[in-house]
Amino acid sequence: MTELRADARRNLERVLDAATDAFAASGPDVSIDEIARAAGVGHGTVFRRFPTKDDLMYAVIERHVAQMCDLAQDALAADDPGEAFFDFARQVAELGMRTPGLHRCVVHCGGKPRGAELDRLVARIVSRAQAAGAVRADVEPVDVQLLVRSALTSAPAGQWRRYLDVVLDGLRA
Amino acid sequence: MTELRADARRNLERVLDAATDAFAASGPDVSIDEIARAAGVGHGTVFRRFPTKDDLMYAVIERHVAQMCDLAQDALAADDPGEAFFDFARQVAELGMRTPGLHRCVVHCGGKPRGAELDRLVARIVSRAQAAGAVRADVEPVDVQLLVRSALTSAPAGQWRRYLDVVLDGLRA
DNA sequence: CCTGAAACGGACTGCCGAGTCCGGTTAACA
DNA sequence: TGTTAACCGGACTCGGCAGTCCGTTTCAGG
Repeated sequence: MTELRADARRNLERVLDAATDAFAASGPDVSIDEIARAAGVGHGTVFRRFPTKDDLMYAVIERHVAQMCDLAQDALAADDPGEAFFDFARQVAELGMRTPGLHRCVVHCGGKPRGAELDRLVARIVSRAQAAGAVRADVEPVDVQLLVRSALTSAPAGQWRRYLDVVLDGLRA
Repeated sequence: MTELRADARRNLERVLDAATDAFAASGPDVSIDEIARAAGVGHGTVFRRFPTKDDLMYAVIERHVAQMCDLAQDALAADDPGEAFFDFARQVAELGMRTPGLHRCVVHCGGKPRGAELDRLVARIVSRAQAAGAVRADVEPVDVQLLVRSALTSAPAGQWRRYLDVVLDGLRA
């Protein structure tokens, strides 16, 4: 069952890649047909792997969150807690700006996959930075992602770095 | 032409009110049927006044922007420029939090009505506050609405005031 | 090769929402 | 109160999308 036929595995890969691009570019409203076309398969093939459009979206988000978890792990392994925090924030921002539609996808399927794991990691990064006196004490971990993300989604094209600076300044101790 | 029959004017009013509530609550995805039902009219009546769903959305936004323009006028008439700016920001925030779906509507119909007028007013409020040394000099007027709005749309239920505080702190000189 | 199980893809269904149309209704005014 | 033009609302069309089904193709093992 875990053993997928070679062509099946290949198509699954293509579908996930195409879906990631599509959702990242246009949010939750892209049609399955569009994704299937981009992947070079029939849309029946998509539905065999992911019985529901939401299932597909969920899988895409899971991948994305996994990337952020990796970044978080790196941040926890870094020496300077303050620097690690602000670097992490900027990296998440970069990642987010390359995938403007995914935020709405996350909102769409309320309980985001692996969200708890990511939250735990971010909590540790924030706590560490606060303990080191680099971040104001009245900010809670979950706020950071949201504040950063929100600054980015609102910024006019090409100016998000300035927005991010403002928000990060607001977070400094 | 400006003279509408009494029942027509009454229904137009109802439609606009219902549409405002609906768009504010659920964003651009509410159906015309839903709005018409809430207004107590047939959806044919809605389409007679607003040939397109976007036309209706546009009208709703125009109303909303007009309210914000009024707030902006008040802020310009106030004595302390810094205080006026931060009060204005909080008032806009309050207004925005009562209409969580309207932001997406504005995004949906790109060129927002009366946007230029509002922008001009906000620009004067910000400049005045900057001249008074209450707001950092490297922030541009348009940033303020977006930053404030974005902090609000991302906040977990009931916590948006804390978010707003963080952002406003980031704007202080 | 040969064979069968697994996978493919496109035709098909059902649903829902935007926009149209017209027969019936009602406000306005003499 | 009678006439008429404006207005009403719901039945209708049309298009698009999620999800299903099945005849056909392709992989993999003997």
